[in-house]
Amino acid sequence: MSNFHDYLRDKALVRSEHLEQLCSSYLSNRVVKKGTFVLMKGEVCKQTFFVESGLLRLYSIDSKGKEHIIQFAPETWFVSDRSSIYFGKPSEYFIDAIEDSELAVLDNHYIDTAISISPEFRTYNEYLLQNHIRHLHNRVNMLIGADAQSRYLEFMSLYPNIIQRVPQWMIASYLGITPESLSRVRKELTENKG
Amino acid sequence: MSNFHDYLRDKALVRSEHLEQLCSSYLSNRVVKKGTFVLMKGEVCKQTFFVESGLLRLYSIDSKGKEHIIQFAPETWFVSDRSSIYFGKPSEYFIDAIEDSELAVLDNHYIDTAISISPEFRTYNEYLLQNHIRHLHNRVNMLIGADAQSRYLEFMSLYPNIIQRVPQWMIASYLGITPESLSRVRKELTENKG
DNA sequence: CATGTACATTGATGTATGTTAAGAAATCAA
DNA sequence: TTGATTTCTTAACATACATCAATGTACATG
Repeated sequence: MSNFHDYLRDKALVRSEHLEQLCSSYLSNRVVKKGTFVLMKGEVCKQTFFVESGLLRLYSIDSKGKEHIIQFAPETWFVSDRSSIYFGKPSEYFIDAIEDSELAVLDNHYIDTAISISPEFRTYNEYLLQNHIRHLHNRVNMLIGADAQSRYLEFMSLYPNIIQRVPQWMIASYLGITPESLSRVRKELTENKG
Repeated sequence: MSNFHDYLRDKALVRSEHLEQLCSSYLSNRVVKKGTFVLMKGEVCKQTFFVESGLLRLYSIDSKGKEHIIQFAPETWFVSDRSSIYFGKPSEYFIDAIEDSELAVLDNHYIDTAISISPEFRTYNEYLLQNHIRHLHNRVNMLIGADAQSRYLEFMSLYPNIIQRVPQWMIASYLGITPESLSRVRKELTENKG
Protein backbone atom coordinates (compact mmCIF):
# COMPACT_ATOMS: atom_id res chain seq x y z
CA MET A 1 0.00 0.00 0.00
CA SER A 2 1.68 3.14 -1.22
CA ASN A 3 0.02 6.50 -0.67
CA PHE A 4 0.14 8.75 -3.71
CA HIS A 5 1.26 11.82 -1.83
CA ASP A 6 3.96 9.95 0.05
CA TYR A 7 5.14 8.61 -3.26
CA LEU A 8 5.32 12.06 -4.83
CA ARG A 9 7.23 13.31 -1.82
CA ASP A 10 9.69 10.43 -1.58
CA LYS A 11 10.22 9.45 -5.19
CA ALA A 12 9.42 12.54 -7.17
CA LEU A 13 10.79 14.80 -4.42
CA VAL A 14 7.82 17.12 -4.64
CA ARG A 15 7.91 19.60 -1.74
CA SER A 16 5.26 19.42 0.97
CA GLU A 17 3.98 22.95 0.41
CA HIS A 18 3.32 22.11 -3.22
CA LEU A 19 1.61 18.89 -2.29
CA GLU A 20 -0.80 20.80 -0.11
CA GLN A 21 -1.67 23.12 -2.96
CA LEU A 22 -2.31 20.07 -5.08
CA CYS A 23 -5.11 18.65 -2.92
CA SER A 24 -7.55 19.71 -5.56
CA SER A 25 -10.83 18.36 -6.82
CA TYR A 26 -8.96 17.00 -9.80
CA LEU A 27 -7.42 14.30 -7.66
CA SER A 28 -9.54 11.54 -6.18
CA ASN A 29 -9.29 8.08 -4.74
CA ARG A 30 -11.01 5.03 -6.01
CA VAL A 31 -11.31 1.50 -4.73
CA VAL A 32 -12.02 -1.07 -7.41
CA LYS A 33 -12.81 -4.75 -7.23
CA LYS A 34 -11.01 -7.29 -9.36
CA GLY A 35 -12.50 -7.23 -12.81
CA THR A 36 -13.57 -3.59 -12.77
CA PHE A 37 -12.87 -1.60 -15.92
CA VAL A 38 -11.45 1.88 -15.55
CA LEU A 39 -11.07 2.41 -19.29
CA MET A 40 -12.86 0.78 -22.19
CA LYS A 41 -12.10 0.78 -25.90
CA GLY A 42 -13.87 3.62 -27.66
CA GLU A 43 -13.78 5.96 -24.67
CA VAL A 44 -11.51 8.98 -24.67
CA CYS A 45 -9.10 8.46 -21.79
CA LYS A 46 -9.30 11.41 -19.43
CA GLN A 47 -7.50 10.10 -16.38
CA THR A 48 -4.21 8.67 -15.27
CA PHE A 49 -4.27 6.00 -12.60
CA PHE A 50 -1.66 5.64 -9.91
CA VAL A 51 -1.85 2.22 -8.28
CA GLU A 52 -1.59 2.50 -4.49
CA SER A 53 -2.31 -1.17 -4.01
CA GLY A 54 -3.35 -4.03 -6.25
CA LEU A 55 -2.67 -4.61 -9.92
CA LEU A 56 -4.13 -3.31 -13.18
CA ARG A 57 -3.58 -4.29 -16.77
CA LEU A 58 -3.72 -2.44 -20.09
CA TYR A 59 -4.67 -4.55 -23.08
CA SER A 60 -6.17 -4.60 -26.55
CA ILE A 61 -8.52 -7.04 -28.23
CA ASP A 62 -7.78 -7.86 -31.85
CA SER A 63 -10.13 -8.61 -34.73
CA LYS A 64 -10.26 -12.29 -33.78
CA GLY A 65 -11.26 -11.49 -30.21
CA LYS A 66 -7.86 -12.22 -28.74
CA GLU A 67 -6.53 -10.20 -25.82
CA HIS A 68 -3.05 -8.74 -25.97
CA ILE A 69 -1.70 -7.37 -22.74
CA ILE A 70 0.43 -4.29 -23.30
CA GLN A 71 1.30 -3.44 -19.71
CA PHE A 72 0.90 -4.59 -16.14
CA ALA A 73 0.66 -1.90 -13.45
CA PRO A 74 1.40 -3.01 -9.88
CA GLU A 75 1.83 -0.74 -6.84
CA THR A 76 3.47 2.64 -7.51
CA TRP A 77 2.98 2.35 -11.24
CA PHE A 78 1.06 4.77 -13.39
CA VAL A 79 -1.22 3.55 -16.12
CA SER A 80 -3.29 5.31 -18.77
CA ASP A 81 -3.60 5.61 -22.51
CA ARG A 82 -1.31 8.56 -23.10
CA SER A 83 -2.10 8.77 -26.78
CA SER A 84 -5.82 8.93 -26.16
CA ILE A 85 -5.33 11.60 -23.51
CA TYR A 86 -2.94 13.68 -25.53
CA PHE A 87 -4.59 13.44 -28.93
CA GLY A 88 -8.13 13.30 -27.58
CA LYS A 89 -8.90 10.21 -29.63
CA PRO A 90 -10.98 7.20 -28.59
CA SER A 91 -8.78 4.58 -27.00
CA GLU A 92 -7.93 1.26 -28.62
CA TYR A 93 -7.38 -0.27 -25.22
CA PHE A 94 -8.99 -1.58 -22.08
CA ILE A 95 -7.73 -1.09 -18.55
CA ASP A 96 -9.09 -3.27 -15.78
CA ALA A 97 -8.17 -4.50 -12.32
CA ILE A 98 -6.58 -7.94 -11.98
CA GLU A 99 -6.70 -7.66 -8.20
CA ASP A 100 -8.82 -5.59 -5.85
CA SER A 101 -7.03 -2.27 -6.04
CA GLU A 102 -6.77 1.18 -4.57
CA LEU A 103 -6.12 3.95 -7.04
CA ALA A 104 -5.28 7.61 -7.05
CA VAL A 105 -7.10 9.10 -10.03
CA LEU A 106 -5.43 12.06 -11.70
CA ASP A 107 -7.45 14.22 -14.04
CA ASN A 108 -5.50 15.79 -16.86
CA HIS A 109 -6.05 19.14 -15.27
CA TYR A 110 -4.38 17.90 -12.10
CA ILE A 111 -1.25 16.98 -13.98
CA ASP A 112 -1.18 20.30 -15.82
CA THR A 113 -1.43 22.33 -12.63
CA ALA A 114 1.01 20.09 -10.81
CA ILE A 115 3.51 20.68 -13.59
CA SER A 116 3.06 24.43 -13.42
CA ILE A 117 3.24 24.57 -9.62
CA SER A 118 6.06 22.13 -8.93
CA PRO A 119 9.27 21.95 -10.96
CA GLU A 120 10.00 18.64 -9.27
CA PHE A 121 6.71 17.26 -10.49
CA ARG A 122 7.51 18.47 -13.98
CA THR A 123 10.86 16.74 -13.86
CA TYR A 124 9.35 13.54 -12.61
CA ASN A 125 6.64 13.59 -15.24
CA GLU A 126 9.32 13.95 -17.89
CA TYR A 127 11.14 11.03 -16.33
CA LEU A 128 7.99 8.91 -16.52
CA LEU A 129 7.55 9.74 -20.17
CA GLN A 130 11.12 8.85 -21.03
CA ASN A 131 10.91 5.70 -19.02
CA HIS A 132 7.76 4.73 -20.82
CA ILE A 133 9.54 5.13 -24.13
CA ARG A 134 12.50 3.09 -22.95
CA HIS A 135 10.15 0.35 -21.88
CA LEU A 136 8.31 0.31 -25.18
CA HIS A 137 11.59 0.19 -27.07
CA ASN A 138 12.65 -2.87 -25.12
CA ARG A 139 9.29 -4.40 -25.82
CA VAL A 140 9.53 -3.86 -29.57
CA ASN A 141 13.05 -5.17 -29.59
CA MET A 142 11.98 -8.31 -27.76
CA LEU A 143 8.89 -8.97 -29.87
CA ILE A 144 10.74 -8.43 -33.13
CA GLY A 145 13.62 -10.74 -32.40
CA ALA A 146 13.41 -13.12 -29.49
CA ASP A 147 11.80 -16.56 -29.35
CA ALA A 148 9.30 -17.69 -26.74
CA GLN A 149 11.88 -18.88 -24.23
CA SER A 150 14.00 -15.73 -24.23
CA ARG A 151 10.89 -13.59 -23.93
CA TYR A 152 9.84 -15.50 -20.87
CA LEU A 153 13.30 -15.33 -19.31
CA GLU A 154 13.48 -11.61 -19.93
CA PHE A 155 10.06 -11.09 -18.42
CA MET A 156 11.03 -13.09 -15.36
CA SER A 157 14.16 -11.09 -14.77
CA LEU A 158 12.38 -7.76 -15.29
CA TYR A 159 9.19 -8.47 -13.33
CA PRO A 160 9.85 -11.36 -10.93
CA ASN A 161 7.15 -10.13 -8.58
CA ILE A 162 4.44 -9.95 -11.21
CA ILE A 163 4.92 -13.56 -12.26
CA GLN A 164 3.64 -14.76 -8.94
CA ARG A 165 0.54 -12.61 -9.00
CA VAL A 166 -1.01 -13.12 -12.41
CA PRO A 167 -2.29 -16.25 -14.13
CA GLN A 168 0.06 -17.71 -16.69
CA TRP A 169 -2.25 -17.10 -19.60
CA MET A 170 -1.88 -13.38 -18.96
CA ILE A 171 1.88 -13.63 -19.04
CA ALA A 172 1.56 -15.57 -22.27
CA SER A 173 -0.66 -12.80 -23.60
CA TYR A 174 1.96 -10.21 -22.62
CA LEU A 175 4.68 -12.22 -24.34
CA GLY A 176 2.67 -12.66 -27.50
CA ILE A 177 2.44 -16.45 -27.29
CA THR A 178 -0.25 -18.96 -26.32
CA PRO A 179 -0.66 -20.32 -22.79
CA GLU A 180 0.18 -23.78 -24.13
CA SER A 181 3.46 -22.57 -25.55
CA LEU A 182 4.35 -20.89 -22.30
CA SER A 183 3.62 -24.11 -20.47
CA ARG A 184 6.01 -25.96 -22.78
CA VAL A 185 8.70 -23.35 -22.35
CA ARG A 186 8.41 -23.62 -18.58
CA LYS A 187 8.63 -27.38 -18.77
CA GLU A 188 11.78 -27.25 -20.87
CA LEU A 189 13.37 -24.80 -18.47
CA THR A 190 12.76 -26.95 -15.39
CA GLU A 191 13.94 -30.08 -17.18
CA ASN A 192 17.19 -28.49 -18.24
CA LYS A 193 17.79 -27.06 -14.80
CA GLY A 194 16.77 -29.86 -12.42
CA MET B 1 14.85 19.01 -49.10
CA SER B 2 13.39 20.53 -45.97
CA ASN B 3 15.36 23.16 -44.09
CA PHE B 4 15.31 22.68 -40.35
CA HIS B 5 14.56 26.29 -39.54
CA ASP B 6 11.77 26.48 -42.08
CA TYR B 7 10.35 23.34 -40.60
CA LEU B 8 10.41 24.75 -37.09
CA ARG B 9 8.73 27.92 -38.32
CA ASP B 10 6.04 26.22 -40.40
CA LYS B 11 5.28 23.07 -38.45
CA ALA B 12 6.28 23.85 -34.90
CA LEU B 13 5.23 27.50 -35.29
CA VAL B 14 8.39 28.74 -33.64
CA ARG B 15 8.64 32.53 -34.00
CA SER B 16 11.35 34.04 -36.19
CA GLU B 17 12.92 36.05 -33.38
CA HIS B 18 13.34 32.88 -31.36
CA LEU B 19 14.80 31.06 -34.31
CA GLU B 20 17.43 33.74 -34.65
CA GLN B 21 18.41 33.36 -31.03
CA LEU B 22 18.69 29.63 -31.62
CA CYS B 23 21.43 29.84 -34.26
CA SER B 24 23.87 28.55 -31.69
CA SER B 25 26.96 26.44 -31.83
CA TYR B 26 24.86 23.57 -30.55
CA LEU B 27 23.18 23.24 -33.92
CA SER B 28 25.10 22.11 -36.96
CA ASN B 29 24.60 20.63 -40.37
CA ARG B 30 26.01 17.43 -41.63
CA VAL B 31 26.06 15.75 -45.01
CA VAL B 32 26.43 12.01 -44.86
CA LYS B 33 26.93 9.43 -47.57
CA LYS B 34 24.83 6.30 -47.77
CA GLY B 35 26.15 3.80 -45.26
CA THR B 36 27.57 6.34 -42.81
CA PHE B 37 26.92 5.66 -39.14
CA VAL B 38 25.82 8.54 -36.95
CA LEU B 39 25.35 6.37 -33.87
CA MET B 40 26.88 3.02 -32.97
CA LYS B 41 25.99 0.54 -30.29
CA GLY B 42 27.90 1.20 -27.11
CA GLU B 43 28.15 4.94 -27.63
CA VAL B 44 26.15 7.31 -25.47
CA CYS B 45 23.82 9.14 -27.82
CA LYS B 46 24.35 12.88 -27.51
CA GLN B 47 22.56 14.21 -30.55
CA THR B 48 19.20 14.24 -32.22
CA PHE B 49 19.14 14.19 -36.00
CA PHE B 50 16.60 16.00 -38.11
CA VAL B 51 16.56 14.66 -41.64
CA GLU B 52 16.48 17.50 -44.16
CA SER B 53 16.88 15.16 -47.09
CA GLY B 54 17.59 11.47 -47.49
CA LEU B 55 16.73 8.57 -45.23
CA LEU B 56 18.17 7.10 -42.02
CA ARG B 57 17.41 3.95 -40.10
CA LEU B 58 17.58 2.99 -36.44
CA TYR B 59 18.24 -0.68 -35.77
CA SER B 60 19.59 -3.24 -33.36
CA ILE B 61 21.67 -6.37 -33.91
CA ASP B 62 20.72 -9.39 -31.86
CA SER B 63 22.90 -12.12 -30.38
CA LYS B 64 22.76 -14.10 -33.62
CA GLY B 65 23.96 -11.16 -35.65
CA LYS B 66 20.56 -10.36 -37.11
CA GLU B 67 19.51 -6.79 -37.77
CA HIS B 68 16.16 -5.55 -36.54
CA ILE B 69 15.06 -2.21 -37.89
CA ILE B 70 13.18 -0.19 -35.30
CA GLN B 71 12.52 2.96 -37.25
CA PHE B 72 12.95 4.59 -40.62
CA ALA B 73 13.52 8.34 -40.70
CA PRO B 74 12.81 10.08 -44.01
CA GLU B 75 12.69 13.85 -44.62
CA THR B 76 11.32 15.98 -41.77
CA TRP B 77 11.65 13.13 -39.27
CA PHE B 78 13.69 13.21 -36.11
CA VAL B 79 15.75 10.24 -35.06
CA SER B 80 17.88 9.52 -31.99
CA ASP B 81 18.07 7.12 -29.09
CA ARG B 82 16.03 9.03 -26.55
CA SER B 83 16.71 6.55 -23.77
CA SER B 84 20.43 6.76 -24.23
CA ILE B 85 20.27 10.55 -24.30
CA TYR B 86 18.02 10.88 -21.30
CA PHE B 87 19.51 8.20 -19.08
CA GLY B 88 23.06 8.73 -20.27
CA LYS B 89 23.49 5.02 -20.95
CA PRO B 90 25.31 3.38 -23.87
CA SER B 91 22.96 2.79 -26.74
CA GLU B 92 21.75 -0.63 -27.84
CA TYR B 93 21.20 0.68 -31.33
CA PHE B 94 22.81 1.77 -34.56
CA ILE B 95 21.75 4.67 -36.73
CA ASP B 96 23.00 4.90 -40.29
CA ALA B 97 22.11 6.49 -43.59
CA ILE B 98 20.26 4.41 -46.17
CA GLU B 99 20.56 7.21 -48.71
CA ASP B 100 22.94 10.13 -49.03
CA SER B 101 21.42 12.53 -46.54
CA GLU B 102 21.53 16.07 -45.21
CA LEU B 103 21.02 16.39 -41.49
CA ALA B 104 20.49 19.07 -38.92
CA VAL B 105 22.32 17.92 -35.81
CA LEU B 106 20.85 19.04 -32.49
CA ASP B 107 22.98 18.79 -29.38
CA ASN B 108 21.05 18.13 -26.20
CA HIS B 109 21.95 21.60 -25.03
CA TYR B 110 20.29 23.03 -28.10
CA ILE B 111 17.02 21.37 -27.29
CA ASP B 112 17.18 22.49 -23.67
CA THR B 113 17.73 26.11 -24.57
CA ALA B 114 15.17 26.01 -27.34
CA ILE B 115 12.63 24.73 -24.86
CA SER B 116 13.40 27.48 -22.40
CA ILE B 117 13.38 30.23 -25.03
CA SER B 118 10.41 29.21 -27.11
CA PRO B 119 7.10 27.98 -25.68
CA GLU B 120 6.15 26.84 -29.16
CA PHE B 121 9.25 24.71 -29.35
CA ARG B 122 8.44 23.22 -25.97
CA THR B 123 4.96 22.36 -27.14
CA TYR B 124 6.24 20.81 -30.31
CA ASN B 125 8.84 18.79 -28.47
CA GLU B 126 6.11 17.46 -26.21
CA TYR B 127 4.11 16.60 -29.29
CA LEU B 128 7.04 14.68 -30.74
CA LEU B 129 7.42 12.70 -27.53
CA GLN B 130 3.76 11.79 -27.40
CA ASN B 131 3.76 10.92 -31.05
CA HIS B 132 6.75 8.69 -30.54
CA ILE B 133 4.88 6.84 -27.81
CA ARG B 134 1.80 6.46 -29.97
CA HIS B 135 3.94 5.07 -32.74
CA LEU B 136 5.65 2.56 -30.45
CA HIS B 137 2.30 1.46 -29.07
CA ASN B 138 1.06 0.72 -32.56
CA ARG B 139 4.24 -1.16 -33.24
CA VAL B 140 3.91 -3.36 -30.14
CA ASN B 141 0.29 -4.00 -30.94
CA MET B 142 1.16 -5.07 -34.45
CA LEU B 143 4.09 -7.28 -33.50
CA ILE B 144 2.18 -8.98 -30.74
CA GLY B 145 -0.87 -9.89 -32.75
CA ALA B 146 -0.71 -9.63 -36.51
CA ASP B 147 0.64 -12.15 -39.04
CA ALA B 148 3.11 -11.39 -41.81
CA GLN B 149 0.53 -10.28 -44.35
CA SER B 150 -1.32 -7.84 -42.11
CA ARG B 151 1.96 -6.37 -40.93
CA TYR B 152 2.95 -5.72 -44.50
CA LEU B 153 -0.40 -4.23 -45.40
CA GLU B 154 -0.30 -1.97 -42.36
CA PHE B 155 3.20 -0.85 -43.20
CA MET B 156 2.18 -0.08 -46.76
CA SER B 157 -0.74 2.05 -45.69
CA LEU B 158 1.30 3.91 -43.07
CA TYR B 159 4.47 4.47 -45.07
CA PRO B 160 3.64 4.12 -48.77
CA ASN B 161 6.52 6.39 -49.72
CA ILE B 162 9.15 4.46 -47.78
CA ILE B 163 8.33 1.19 -49.50
CA GLN B 164 9.61 2.53 -52.79
CA ARG B 165 12.88 3.77 -51.34
CA VAL B 166 14.27 0.89 -49.32
CA PRO B 167 15.22 -2.67 -50.32
CA GLN B 168 12.65 -5.29 -49.39
CA TRP B 169 14.89 -7.04 -46.95
CA MET B 170 14.88 -3.92 -44.81
CA ILE B 171 11.11 -3.81 -44.79
CA ALA B 172 11.15 -7.46 -43.81
CA SER B 173 13.52 -6.61 -41.00
CA TYR B 174 11.19 -3.84 -39.83
CA LEU B 175 8.24 -6.23 -39.91
CA GLY B 176 10.09 -8.93 -38.02
CA ILE B 177 10.00 -11.50 -40.83
CA THR B 178 12.53 -12.83 -43.35
CA PRO B 179 12.95 -11.39 -46.86
CA GLU B 180 11.81 -14.73 -48.28
CA SER B 181 8.57 -14.58 -46.32
CA LEU B 182 7.93 -11.04 -47.44
CA SER B 183 8.48 -12.06 -51.03
CA ARG B 184 5.90 -14.80 -50.67
CA VAL B 185 3.42 -12.47 -48.99
CA ARG B 186 3.78 -10.06 -51.87
CA LYS B 187 3.27 -12.86 -54.37
CA GLU B 188 0.05 -13.95 -52.66
CA LEU B 189 -1.25 -10.39 -52.62
CA THR B 190 -0.67 -9.84 -56.35
CA GLU B 191 -2.16 -13.24 -57.22
CA ASN B 192 -5.33 -12.55 -55.26
CA LYS B 193 -5.70 -9.09 -56.72
CA GLY B 194 -4.83 -9.49 -60.41
C1' DC C 1 30.93 -4.36 -72.87
C1' DA C 2 31.75 -7.78 -69.30
C1' DT C 3 31.62 -9.05 -64.70
C1' DG C 4 30.55 -8.67 -59.98
C1' DT C 5 27.64 -7.51 -56.25
C1' DA C 6 23.38 -6.85 -54.14
C1' DC C 7 18.75 -7.95 -54.15
C1' DA C 8 14.51 -10.76 -55.23
C1' DT C 9 12.27 -14.97 -56.22
C1' DT C 10 11.22 -19.77 -55.85
C1' DG C 11 11.24 -24.51 -54.10
C1' DA C 12 12.33 -28.18 -50.72
C1' DT C 13 12.58 -28.98 -46.14
C1' DG C 14 12.76 -27.98 -41.04
C1' DT C 15 11.01 -26.12 -36.81
C1' DA C 16 8.77 -23.30 -33.49
C1' DT C 17 4.56 -22.14 -32.31
C1' DG C 18 -0.56 -22.41 -32.84
C1' DT C 19 -4.75 -25.33 -32.55
C1' DT C 20 -7.68 -28.57 -30.70
C1' DA C 21 -8.99 -31.47 -27.23
C1' DA C 22 -8.78 -33.88 -23.03
C1' DG C 23 -7.82 -34.41 -18.38
C1' DA C 24 -5.46 -32.78 -13.94
C1' DA C 25 -4.95 -29.36 -10.65
C1' DA C 26 -6.13 -25.39 -8.34
C1' DT C 27 -9.41 -21.93 -6.92
C1' DC C 28 -13.82 -20.36 -5.64
C1' DA C 29 -18.62 -20.37 -4.17
C1' DA C 30 -22.42 -22.47 -1.94
C1' DT D 1 -17.34 -30.53 1.84
C1' DT D 2 -19.01 -30.45 -2.73
C1' DG D 3 -19.56 -29.04 -7.16
C1' DA D 4 -18.41 -25.51 -10.52
C1' DT D 5 -15.08 -22.51 -12.73
C1' DT D 6 -10.86 -21.32 -13.97
C1' DT D 7 -6.26 -22.40 -14.90
C1' DC D 8 -2.53 -25.45 -16.13
C1' DT D 9 -0.58 -29.35 -18.41
C1' DT D 10 0.01 -32.71 -21.96
C1' DA D 11 -0.39 -34.83 -26.44
C1' DA D 12 -1.46 -35.20 -31.47
C1' DC D 13 -1.74 -32.64 -35.23
C1' DA D 14 -1.71 -28.35 -38.30
C1' DT D 15 0.52 -24.40 -40.08
C1' DA D 16 2.99 -20.21 -40.70
C1' DC D 17 7.23 -18.92 -41.04
C1' DA D 18 12.37 -19.83 -41.08
C1' DT D 19 16.21 -21.94 -43.22
C1' DC D 20 18.91 -23.56 -46.89
C1' DA D 21 20.03 -23.56 -51.50
C1' DA D 22 19.64 -22.48 -56.31
C1' DT D 23 18.41 -19.33 -59.89
C1' DG D 24 17.13 -15.00 -61.80
C1' DT D 25 17.46 -10.05 -62.26
C1' DA D 26 19.12 -5.53 -61.94
C1' DC D 27 22.34 -2.23 -61.46
C1' DA D 28 27.02 -0.85 -60.60
C1' DT D 29 31.94 -0.56 -61.71
C1' DG D 30 36.07 -1.60 -64.13
